[in-house]
Amino acid sequence: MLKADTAMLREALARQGQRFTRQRARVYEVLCATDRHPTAEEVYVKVKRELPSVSLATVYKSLDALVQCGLAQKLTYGDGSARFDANIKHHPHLRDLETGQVLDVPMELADRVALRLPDDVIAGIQKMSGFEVTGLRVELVGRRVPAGVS
Amino acid sequence: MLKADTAMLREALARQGQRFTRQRARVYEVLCATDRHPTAEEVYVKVKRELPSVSLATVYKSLDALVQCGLAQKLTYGDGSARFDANIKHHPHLRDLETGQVLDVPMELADRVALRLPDDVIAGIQKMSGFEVTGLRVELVGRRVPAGVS
DNA sequence: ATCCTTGCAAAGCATTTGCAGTCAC
DNA sequence: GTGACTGCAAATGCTTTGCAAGGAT
Repeated sequence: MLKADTAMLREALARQGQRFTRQRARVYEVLCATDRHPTAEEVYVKVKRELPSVSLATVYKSLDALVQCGLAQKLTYGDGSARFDANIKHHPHLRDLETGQVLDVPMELADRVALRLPDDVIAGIQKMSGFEVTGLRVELVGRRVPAGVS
Repeated sequence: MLKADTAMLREALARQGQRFTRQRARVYEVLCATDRHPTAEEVYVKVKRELPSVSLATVYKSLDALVQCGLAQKLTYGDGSARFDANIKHHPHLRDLETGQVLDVPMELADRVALRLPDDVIAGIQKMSGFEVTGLRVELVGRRVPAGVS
């Protein structure tokens, strides 16, 4: 649900020695226009509406370029396909175990799903296991109940 | 690092109408004997030492049976392979983005990596998005730094 | 003009499936 | 004896790759 900023995309690509193309612009627009965290296939279907000759491989490559530029994140799960999110700020996700769909915790509640991770714990982890923490992932798993059903 | 309880395995399988076999027993032993969260392939290699005729497909099926019995959990990631863990209690993981390896947050610190998830937030999520939360996943991602290197 | 990107088809890889023979109960 | 399990090979599904033609700078 973000606004796709074309100029920003162009700059971000240039910064990595990559080129601005029709295909990448459309992929980025599609990704910004939804909060459904689509799969590559789902992005492909939408991009194809405006760019009928696009190939799935190009969509994969474009999504990869966006991730490299820091304009998208890839959410990987083993079951089924990876999902992509133009919201690069860390936020908690809800994952439906039955359909594989991923959605966001409603904005109003997202702040209240917080991971307590004191600095000294990060330091302790690094000291004890040599592991440098650079990011985190918080996910609530369950199932989506059809509206109106308990 | 748990003790593989054969009798428990036998009962857990029976409860689901499944049978106790040499292969399943070995798979369970291998899984209990490590805290490295091995992939199916890694389990296969170890089981094959004692049961040379075992097939990879059988290891997959056995791991699946363990998960169904509630004696193991499957940790899925999109990059590379799924990993399996005989520790079914929820606990935070460390994931190395470079090698894909998964390890546990050291026991002494695990309690201090806690997700704040009040009941009313769970209720709010269910009300607002129809999503019933049944589990959660907390993961610290980063990289493992070779010992002695900052 | 350079060299990055596209679109196609083929390859790759983890995982699953179909099936005949075997084994647990 | 019955029905579940094994091991093999083939199939599946997502993703990546090689490459010639096309496009961005």
